[in-house]
Amino acid sequence: MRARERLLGAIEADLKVAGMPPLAWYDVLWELARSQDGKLRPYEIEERTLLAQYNLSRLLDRLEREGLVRREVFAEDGRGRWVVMSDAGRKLRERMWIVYAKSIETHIGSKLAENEAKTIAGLLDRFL
Amino acid sequence: MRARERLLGAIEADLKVAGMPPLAWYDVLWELARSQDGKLRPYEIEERTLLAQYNLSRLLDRLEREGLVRREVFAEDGRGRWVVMSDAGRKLRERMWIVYAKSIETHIGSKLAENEAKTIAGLLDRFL
DNA sequence: CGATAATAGATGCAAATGCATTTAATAGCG
DNA sequence: CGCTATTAAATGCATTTGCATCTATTATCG
Repeated sequence: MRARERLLGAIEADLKVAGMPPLAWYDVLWELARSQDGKLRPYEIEERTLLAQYNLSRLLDRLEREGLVRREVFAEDGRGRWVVMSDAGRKLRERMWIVYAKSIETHIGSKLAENEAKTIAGLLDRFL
Repeated sequence: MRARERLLGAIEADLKVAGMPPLAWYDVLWELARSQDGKLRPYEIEERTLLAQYNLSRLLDRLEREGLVRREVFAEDGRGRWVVMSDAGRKLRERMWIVYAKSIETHIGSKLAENEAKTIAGLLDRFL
């Protein structure tokens, strides 16, 4: 818990210094970027990011307001929506990644050997 | 990050079901309980819990409002305060611990062997 | 088919958080 | 000593979160 606190704090701070939005934005943009067509249903993003439904709904409001995604109708089910990534969204994710990757390397990569990282990942995987 | 998300969510949920306040309350009460005289300066709690200064200040407002702690003058430095644990605070921490301990065992203890837990702790310690 | 239940997502309101700044007091230095 | 810088803690205001509920739509089952 403490390690996560420290790491997340350090990484968010790096993003902020670089004038970037919070990590949660990245998480959503990343899930969209690596999805088939750059679009997902809100509940899919929810599952993948572990964001609460109401928090995601409002996060999407913010992303939409910034022109990073847009919500489109999902024809097969009138209750659903598509969340579609825009070009601006793709661009921002790439710019964020440059900062984020460096931050990961600084705060994590440089402190763990490959096999140690694998050990942690293997053990923590039991909780997922 | 995900493991922490899941675990914390599960533990907070257990506390809530048992009618207990959030884990942050426990953290503060625990630091007080294990301190010398059941009292600490706000900045000491801040260091130990990693809570932000302004968040702690307001958390203490809530704890004080519930009669779990009280703020007293710190004679040696007029800027400082003592945060003193009350009997109700001690009692609550104990009751929380019953739920919390069970929750830890259920969600963590039962999934890791002693040596595995030590391995994780040893590796994550690099980030502190 | 029609009524009831379930699901996807949005939203009003209260509480918590983040940020910048304030207040009050002590420390440090010429 | 007096002035400026620093520190401890609190606070006003904007943003975000949590909770409960709502709306709209689809699924289920007699």
